Amino acid sequence: MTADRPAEAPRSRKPRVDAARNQEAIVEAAARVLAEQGAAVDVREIARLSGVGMGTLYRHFPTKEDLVRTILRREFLTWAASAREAAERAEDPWAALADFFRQALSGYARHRAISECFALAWAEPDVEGLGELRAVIGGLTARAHEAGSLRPDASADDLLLLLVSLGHAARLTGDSDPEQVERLLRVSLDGLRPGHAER
Amino acid sequence: MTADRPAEAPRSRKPRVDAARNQEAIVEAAARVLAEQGAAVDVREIARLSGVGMGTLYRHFPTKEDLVRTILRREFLTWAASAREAAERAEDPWAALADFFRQALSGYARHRAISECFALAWAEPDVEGLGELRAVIGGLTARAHEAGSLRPDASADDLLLLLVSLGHAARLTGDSDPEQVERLLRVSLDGLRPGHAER
Amino acid sequence: MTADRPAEAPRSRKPRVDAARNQEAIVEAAARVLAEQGAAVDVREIARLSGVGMGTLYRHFPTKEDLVRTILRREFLTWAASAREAAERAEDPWAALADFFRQALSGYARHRAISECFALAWAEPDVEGLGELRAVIGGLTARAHEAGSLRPDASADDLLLLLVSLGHAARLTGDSDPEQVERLLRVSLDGLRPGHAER
Amino acid sequence: MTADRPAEAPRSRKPRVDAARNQEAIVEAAARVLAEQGAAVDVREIARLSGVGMGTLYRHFPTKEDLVRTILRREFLTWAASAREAAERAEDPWAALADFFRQALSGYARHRAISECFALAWAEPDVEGLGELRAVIGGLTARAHEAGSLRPDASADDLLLLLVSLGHAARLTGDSDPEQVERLLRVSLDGLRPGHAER
DNA sequence: CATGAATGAGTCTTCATTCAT
DNA sequence: CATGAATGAAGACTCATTCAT
Repeated sequence: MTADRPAEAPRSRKPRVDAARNQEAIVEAAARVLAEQGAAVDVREIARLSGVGMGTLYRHFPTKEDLVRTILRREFLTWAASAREAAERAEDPWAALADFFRQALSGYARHRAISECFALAWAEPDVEGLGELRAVIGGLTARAHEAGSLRPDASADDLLLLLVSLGHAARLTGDSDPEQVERLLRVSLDGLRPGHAER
Repeated sequence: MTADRPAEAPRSRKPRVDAARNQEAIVEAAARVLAEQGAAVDVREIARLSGVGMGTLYRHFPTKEDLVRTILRREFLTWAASAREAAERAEDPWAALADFFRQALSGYARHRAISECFALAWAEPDVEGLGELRAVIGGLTARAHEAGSLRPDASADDLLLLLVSLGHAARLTGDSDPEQVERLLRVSLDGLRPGHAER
Repeated sequence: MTADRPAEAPRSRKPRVDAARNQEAIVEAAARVLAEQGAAVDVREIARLSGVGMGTLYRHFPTKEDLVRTILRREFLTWAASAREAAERAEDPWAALADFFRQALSGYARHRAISECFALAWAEPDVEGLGELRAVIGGLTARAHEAGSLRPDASADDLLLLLVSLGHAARLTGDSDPEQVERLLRVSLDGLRPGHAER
Repeated sequence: MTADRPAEAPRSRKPRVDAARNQEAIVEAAARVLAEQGAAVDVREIARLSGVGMGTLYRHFPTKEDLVRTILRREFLTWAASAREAAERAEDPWAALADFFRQALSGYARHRAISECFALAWAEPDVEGLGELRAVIGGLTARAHEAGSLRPDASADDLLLLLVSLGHAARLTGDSDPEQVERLLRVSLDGLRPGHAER
């Protein structure tokens, strides 16, 4: 239908090895669409953008929900991993925390889906992937507490909620004013330092 | 909004009253439903709860979107007003700001619709009602800046975004842990104090 | 869409009183279609034949299954009633039984749906309507046994199964050879007389 | 199920054997599935149970209908043959007829497909296989008539219809009450004896 | 002017059949 | 010649909006 015979390398068309390629195309398209439009999109739109028929889509993901969950998990994991890596590059516990937030928020801004994922995750906290994020934040929090650079009354769960909270702001503002979210983050980070009245 | 037949004699008064009663019923029901279920509700549900027929509902609001916008605006205004009043009860500029946030967040938690309203409002900043909130926050910010109790690099827009941000957290956690949002708010407020590195 | 302004009498168009008319139209159309094509028909077909939109159909019957069950029950009851009446017109117990069968079979022939109904009913014996039929057959059987005109080893359940059995034949042959089913019925009725070896 | 590469020489024999093996597997699986679930099954199910791919299945049977018809014919023939054999074991014409029925019904009960086959066959009487059954029944009927053990007004076609009729009952009751169908059969056989009023 | 039944395009999902490897 | 992934036309059901009474 769109030719592209096995010429150079990647783009051939349908079968066998390319089932994988199709799946990837679906995932890619779905990720993009979900990021932009949220989970309410028409499945057809995803099929169209993937360049596959409905049947193919449903072969790979037996349900719209399956598709959405898969994408969300993937996006979530990628995002969480990149934030974790940012944290790992820093020596100082406090810098690690800050870099983690900065990286996470920059990813958050681009994903309507991640946001929705959290909205679900909060109601249903066993969503895959959330666990790891918690672990990462838990580690960062513990290190920062040990180093005395984080106010004692701030728990890992608080930081997770703060992340979601600022993430929402990041997504709302989008690319219009990246500085603004950065300012908000600085305020929060300053507020997380020890030495404030702890009531 | 519709008729307005202030004529001389026969059928002028009662219809008006009835129409007003109906409109009120619709608005009330819609507000409740939108708060609980968001803008995705079936219009029928609103009609049912209002006790009016679809036709009546559509006479008052020619479109679902009209209805939703109207409700959101109303809810928004009520909410903003209550936050403003909370602010006005305080003498101290900083206390006014804190009370404003506290009140606003407590309202936010209960309104799925307000959240969605902001999501729209951000893309389309001329939504009625947002202006007044901006004015209130602007006033609070100015006073606090004058009093020297707010860090100089925090603008009114920043505080608005912070509000939305924390509001999201408030709605996510719902009634499950009110303390957590309060902690987050304290962190932010501490971070908003002057004396932090301002880069 | 099909005109027919409120001229002579019945056919007006949609609302209020005519909700009933629509429901009737749906039921009528569905009965016809189910009789001819069985429960596998496209709902759209029924809507089309009824002259109503999908929404109307689904307003009256929230599910295809609801529609089918309703029709089946209605058809079943009508059919069973006409058979019962046929039985009641006869004085002699045996003649009553025979007339009952004759009438029932003639109805059976025209209803693919009744057949499917029985197929379901056998798996799920609490289907509404079956009960009454059982009662009728039970009564006929008892009277015939008392009168000594029915072989003692034939139970009411046996007669019910025989009815379904011959009914299937009646439907298969359709209008092509009504005599053949009549012959089969005579054979069975003869076989039901007392005086055969009862093992 | 695949492999089986017994020879050395060219590649002429093996493909044939493989193809035959595949066809057999398909037929076997299809027969089982059709018996259990009727003709509404998903073709994939059959392919899966056969252990062959869709392509292979469609190579052997270019259409689902082809497959179904083939299976039905095969099942039909097997079933008819076993009934015929049962008939042949009996000396007495009447006993032959009775045994034929008994055997046929026991097979019928297990085959949802046979029933559907008859439903088709009746509309389209040239279905292959039906002919032979007719012949068998014709023979049995003729012998029984000659022996004077069958009522004169019962034709071979009548017995065929009776068979289908009781078969339906047999399938409906399934294994739940084998005695009931046996009672029904006895009634019919008694009714088929000569000496009843023949109108 | 209120009512709520009617409309029908749009949504998710299935399945017989084809076709690239 | 086998494989099983791809296709896409239906099918059941929903819901914002209109309209006859």
